[in-house]
Amino acid sequence: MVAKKVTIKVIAKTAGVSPATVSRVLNNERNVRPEIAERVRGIIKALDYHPNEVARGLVKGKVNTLGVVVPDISNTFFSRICKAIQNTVMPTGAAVFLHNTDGILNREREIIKELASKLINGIFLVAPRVPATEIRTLFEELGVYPVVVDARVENCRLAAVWVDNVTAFIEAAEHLIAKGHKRIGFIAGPLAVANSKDRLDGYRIALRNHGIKENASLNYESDFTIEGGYEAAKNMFRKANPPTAVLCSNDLMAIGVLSYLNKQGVEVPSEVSVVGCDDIDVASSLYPPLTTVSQPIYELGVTAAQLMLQYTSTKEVPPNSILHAKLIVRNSTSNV
Amino acid sequence: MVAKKVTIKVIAKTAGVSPATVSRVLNNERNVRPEIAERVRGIIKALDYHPNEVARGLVKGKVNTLGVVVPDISNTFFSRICKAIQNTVMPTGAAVFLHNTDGILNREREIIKELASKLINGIFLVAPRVPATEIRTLFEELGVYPVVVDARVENCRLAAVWVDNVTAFIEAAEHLIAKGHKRIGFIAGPLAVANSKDRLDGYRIALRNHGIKENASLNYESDFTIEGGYEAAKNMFRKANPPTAVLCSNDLMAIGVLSYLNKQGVEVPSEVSVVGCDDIDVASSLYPPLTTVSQPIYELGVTAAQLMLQYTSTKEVPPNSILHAKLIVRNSTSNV
DNA sequence: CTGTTAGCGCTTTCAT
DNA sequence: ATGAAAGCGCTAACAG
Repeated sequence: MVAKKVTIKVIAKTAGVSPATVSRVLNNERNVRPEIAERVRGIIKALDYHPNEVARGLVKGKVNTLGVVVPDISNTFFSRICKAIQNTVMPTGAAVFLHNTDGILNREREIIKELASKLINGIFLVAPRVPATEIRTLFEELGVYPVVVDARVENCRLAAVWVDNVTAFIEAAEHLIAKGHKRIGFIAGPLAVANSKDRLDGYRIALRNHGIKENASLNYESDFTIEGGYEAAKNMFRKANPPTAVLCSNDLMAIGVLSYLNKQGVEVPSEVSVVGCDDIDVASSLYPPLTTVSQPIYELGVTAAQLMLQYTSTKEVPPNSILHAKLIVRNSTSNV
Repeated sequence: MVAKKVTIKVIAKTAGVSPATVSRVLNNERNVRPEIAERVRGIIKALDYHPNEVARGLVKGKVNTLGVVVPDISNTFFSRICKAIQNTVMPTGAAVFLHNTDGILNREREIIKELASKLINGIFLVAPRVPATEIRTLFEELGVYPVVVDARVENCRLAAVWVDNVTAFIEAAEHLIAKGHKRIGFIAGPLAVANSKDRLDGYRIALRNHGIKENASLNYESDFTIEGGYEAAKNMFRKANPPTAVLCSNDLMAIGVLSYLNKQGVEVPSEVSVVGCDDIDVASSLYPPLTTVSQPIYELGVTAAQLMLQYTSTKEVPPNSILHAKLIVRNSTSNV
């Protein structure tokens, strides 16, 4: 297919120097006579030579590549984090492997090992299911740098960036309470995920602080999908004494709730208030525009990328970063 | 960091055989005595040995890796294609590089070359801006297999899968015409993209077939975003003689239109009908649920992956595949 | 400053 | 069926 592979040797020969010298100009080492460097560079360009990254990786024992492991790339939330990571990392010339785990614990482990065998530098673990302590030992063996994204890490020396979801959900619940709501439903994500747990905790703390008794029939554990939210709403509103407001652990589930209520002819927000979380792109364009806990999604990705860059260059675990979410009030909430 | 790197040599030594033999069992060659193979496999497992894929890649001149190049990974449409590709390709053990181009022509070219230097096998070009003929010559030089996804390729021997958008949009426009609409607005995506052009063509053909004169003030070129759709709607409905129906080149723009109309207090569908395209996850949960041209997104990705697998194994350009879109009628359209 | 010499970890002839 | 040896394309000492 290719006419003749142009390698470092070819460049060396046509330039009348040794491969080592070519390698030196390739890597911008200073001890090369400028005129020679110039000549070599010219030939490189003329022959459209691109160094074989794999050979380079073999001798260095590392390839300038990062891995991103996400539960579900087709979820906007994760794909936006990916994009942020990519954009931030691109200037360094690092390529990025992407892997889906579908939230399956073992898949996550396998993928990590597989990536390690490719001599990559670091791995971003977005909303990982593998526990922090295991991540730590696993990556020590592998010689790869891990950065945990969007998952709280405590009592474990690990590079990580996450959002303070507890505080965010206290705020969200209080917004509803301030509007006079007392029967506030909560639709949680999978409680095995720390974020889901934290959001639920925030909601509970707010209730407690305002002397509202928690009602078990108003809590549902769902799965972060539109359908899941729809089903949860169906269950919640079929019962006697339905809530006057619903707080959802993400926007997708809130969309499911909105969809169910629209179908039932229940008006939002006059009859029921709805709050989501994430502030995905469509949130402000829904009917009604959704009040939601805006997650700093892009910032999450950018920060993660910066942590990684710092981590791989200093070889020291960088300090963790805790970002803040912010309630964005739109028209899906009103007084009781 | 690592205790001691376990390489093929270590395995060979502890098994009392040569590296060549270990390599043979690794690659499932038959001429190895079964008992030896067993023993080697045992040691591999015991020492948790994972072959160095980079070294392997260097000698083979190829790494079992594919690249996916998309305009914008944070767009659900593309991220779902990615997921489909990934899932289909995963069983073969191929890893996947992901790259964003932001729809920039030159970025696309650079990325392709960069990926090639990593000795990858093939590249999926999703909705590429680089013209087909250039793709062909570029990849021939590079020795990498290209598969074009979601872009019509004609008059050029290139592996590709795309959707028949012309027919789909004829159907969509006729749906509106059948409901008595005569003033039908059209919000196009960037017309440099073949898909956008095709959708516009479908709309035009339908109008012509039904004797409706095209009205330039009813056509807008936008950018496939919610905001773009919103702005287009604003322009369209500010003028005298606004349309009674709007056909959009994707769902995101349709959401923008819906959002604008809601804000203006214009009822959908009783006052204005709206049609989108893609059938993204939220489409059925909007208010009102969106009538849309459902693109076989997942199938697009799966087919692309299959083409790639076929391409790389046979080394022959596989036949192109043209998928069909289907109009899904929901509640955003009604009679005039 | 520059060239020579060894490998990086693996696969692949070529012998045996 | 198995081992020895060469080499993929590059970088990294080590000389000079």
